This record gives sequence, C-alpha cells and structure tokens, in this order.
Amino acid sequence: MDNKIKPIKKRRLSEEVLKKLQSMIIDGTYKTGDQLPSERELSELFQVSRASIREALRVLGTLGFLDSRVGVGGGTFVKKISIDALINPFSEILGNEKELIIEMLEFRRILETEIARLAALRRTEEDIARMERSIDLMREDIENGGIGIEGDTAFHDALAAACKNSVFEKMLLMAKGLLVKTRQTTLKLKGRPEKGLEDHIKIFNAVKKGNSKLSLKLMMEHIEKAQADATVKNF
Amino acid sequence: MDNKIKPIKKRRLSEEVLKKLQSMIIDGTYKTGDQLPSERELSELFQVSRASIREALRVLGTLGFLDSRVGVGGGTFVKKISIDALINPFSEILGNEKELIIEMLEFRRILETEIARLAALRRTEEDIARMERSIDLMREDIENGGIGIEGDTAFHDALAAACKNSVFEKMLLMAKGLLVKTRQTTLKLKGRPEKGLEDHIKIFNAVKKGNSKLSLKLMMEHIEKAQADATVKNF
DNA sequence: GACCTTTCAAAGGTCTTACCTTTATATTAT
DNA sequence: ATAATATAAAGGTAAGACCTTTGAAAGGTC
Repeated sequence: MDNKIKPIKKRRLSEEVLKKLQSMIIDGTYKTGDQLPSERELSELFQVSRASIREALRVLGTLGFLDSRVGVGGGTFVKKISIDALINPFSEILGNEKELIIEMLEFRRILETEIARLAALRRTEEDIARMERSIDLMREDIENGGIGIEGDTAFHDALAAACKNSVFEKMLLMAKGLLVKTRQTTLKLKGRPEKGLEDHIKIFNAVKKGNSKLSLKLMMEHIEKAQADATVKNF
Repeated sequence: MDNKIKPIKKRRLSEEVLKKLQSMIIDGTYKTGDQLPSERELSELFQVSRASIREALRVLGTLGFLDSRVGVGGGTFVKKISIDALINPFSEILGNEKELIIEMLEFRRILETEIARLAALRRTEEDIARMERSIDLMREDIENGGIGIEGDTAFHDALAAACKNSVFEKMLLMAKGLLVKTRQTTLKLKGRPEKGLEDHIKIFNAVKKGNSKLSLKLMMEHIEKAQADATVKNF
C-alpha cells in the first residue's frame, strides 16, 4: 500500500486561532496588559469568522489569560498571569473517581505537611492570630454539638496563608475542593472532632514556636489519622 | 444614599450556559459517556443563540470535559474525567513571573522528594530498567560533551512513573513545563552534569533497594544542590 | 441471500449580517 | 463652567444559511 497511516487531525478553526494566540502570548508578542486587536480585526487578520475568533477568546478568557471589557476604551487585554491560571477553574467537577481520590489524599498529605513546615518558619503575628481564631471557632462549634468543620477548614487555610507560597496555597485549595465530600465523611466519625481539635492545638503551638520539624511531624500524624478511616471504607 | 453597592455582575450568556452545564455534569444529570442534546436543541432549551451555546461547549471541550464528533452517531459527549482535566492545558504560558518561579521550585522540591520516596516503595522491575536506561543515556551524552538534559529528564520521569500516583506524575509534568527554562540554565553551569549523574546513580540505587528514607534524603539533596545556584542569580 | 453502491439526514463546523449594549469622550446647550 | 446629549468603537447576541462528515438505510447487482 502506498497509503501511510493518517494522523490527519483536523483542527477546528477556533483551535487554530487559540493555538496561535497562545503562542503569541508565550513568545511575548502580546504581553501582560497589552490590548489585542478587536474581534472584528482579528477576524480580518486570521481570515476566519468572528464566531471562531470569539470561541478562541472565550476559552483563553475562561482560562484566565484574557479579559474583555465593552464600551469605549474596552477591548480584549492580556491579564497578568497568576497561579490560578494553572489550575483548572472547574476542578470541582471531579466527583467520585475512586482511584483519583486515593491519589489525591496522598497528594494532600504531602502538601499539608510541607505547608505546616513552612508555616512554622514564616508565620507572622497576623497568621498566628488567624489560627487562634480558627481554633476558637472549632472549639465553640464542637461544644455546641457541631463537627467543627468550618473551624477545621479555617485552620488549614490559615496555615496555607502562613506558608507564604501561593502555589501551595492554590494547590491546597484545589485538593480541598476535590475532596470536600471525603472530608465531611471523615469528620462525621464519632470522636474525630475532639481529637482533631487537639491536633490543631498541638500543631498551632509548634508553628507558633517556629518549630518546623515538629510542625511537620504533627501534621503528618494528623492527616494520617484522619485518612486512616477514610481511605478504604467510605467510598 | 439609597444606593447599595452594586455587585451587579452581568454574566455573558455563554457563561450562564457554561455554569449550568457544569453543574449538570457535577450533579450527575449527564454522566460520563452520556450524550448532550445537539447544539440546536440546547439553543432551543436555553433560549439563547447557537453561538452562545458553542462558546460554552468549546470551553468545556478544551478543559477536557466534553468531546464532539460530527456525522451520524456524532454529537457532544461527556468524557471520562481524568487528572489532566485539573491542570490547565496551557500551563506553559507561565513564562517569567519571578516570584512564581521561586514558589514553583519550592513546590517541585517537595514533589520530587515524595516521588522518590514512593518510588522506592512501589517500583517494579520495569521501572528499574527504565531508570537504568535513563542513566545510561545521560552518561553517554555527557561523555560526548553534552549536558545530559534528556537523560536527566528521563530519569525524573521514570521515577514519577514508578511512584504509581498519577496526581504526582501530572503535577510534576506541569512543574517541569513551567520550569523548563530554569532547568536548562541550571544544567549549563560548569560541573553540574557530572554531579547530577552521580546523584542520579545514588538515588537509583536507593530506590532499587527499596530504601525509601534514603531515596527521599538523596533526592532532597539533589534538588537543593541544583536549585542553590538557580534561585537567586539566574533570573 | 450476500455484497456493493447510492442516498439521506442529523450533527457539528463555519460564515455573514444585523442589531443590541456599554461606556469614555467629544459636542452642545444652558 | 456645568450639565445634558450625541457619538462611535468594541464586545455581546441572534438568526439563518451553507458546508462537511459519517453511519445507516434503501436499493440494486451478482
């Protein structure tokens, strides 16, 4: 046969445009803050319909690379790239893929322990105050018969803020979103809330003292305990 | 003043559609493999133009949640959700945001050390063979005057595969993409290639023996060495 | 009856055109 | 000088017409 295998991928026009614009942003043709040509001009330049242009712009926009404003002085602009742009804005959509949940838990463990370690090294007075508030919040809720989930979350968020690394912070945010169901399940188990609170207090003291090794160790144990039950049974 | 603050966010119609479809996928209205109504039907259902529908579908498609085929038996289908869908498909776009690079390096350090630890616990014969090949590759390139970047990358990839956690694997992939320039810079420094190779061999032996603690420790040192120069000077 | 060819229609892909909405600025009137 | 008004550019939306792809049904041939 003369025919070779056909890897002929027909791309949509909007994808071509997408790729092109992407590479133009990467190579610096359009830099942060720059204005792109208007949709009508792009349509003219790429020789495709405005609809195709818009489909590409919409994707780039949703992904956090572009920003559009109507009116005079409006147009499409290249946004400052942030970590948010790395994480899929629809992460929550993950749902119940079991293997992934196990893997995500593993990921979260290492993420949180490192956050605790860094937090011990970098926390400010403000961070410490925020952690204290979260602990109080959790205590109060538990005393009133709640499971303290709000304070629990607040504590981990406060730690993440204290570690002064936006990548870790965002990663944790993503992981949390994905594992929200898992966490709720875990916390509902009898006795967990009180023990969780104890753990938080210990971690807090270690972080406050700036003892990074201890912070890491305690967080590791905290997560491992919390996950021990969850991993196999609850899904 | 009677006027309250205006949180009036006018959303684009395509965004409304996007949100709605997203929530329908999350809540299980449309499950993996299901076919969505045709664009024309959706247009009718949502009472918006087909263009708006398409803009929403294009975003969901690019994000990896949907898949479209033309022709008879074609249509728009819900894809199986994978980890890939969590990472922005355009991560490479990051570029030279300095603060982010520092933070990403910190992230990569913890990622790679944990990968090394897990790899020591889970590596198969196949993984070991793959690591060996990468080491040979690096050695040969260095002997021929190269910087061994290909083998270097291959080694880290092999480790990632050996850790048997797709989340770590994908995260590393993302981090690598973002830091590609950084890595090249680092490797070009005099003397680095040989030292890097030595490190790899040591790590390899630890992983092969299944010594997870040592693997972690060696990788930690390896990364720290490699990053020590890079962090401040080279950007 | 088995097999090939043709026809067909649904669904995505694309283009065109027209109109709406927003909004800073220039113009005009008071 | 101030306030009301017109303007035009740019994004947002709609409607409709084609094009292309592609599996399956219909029909014909051996």
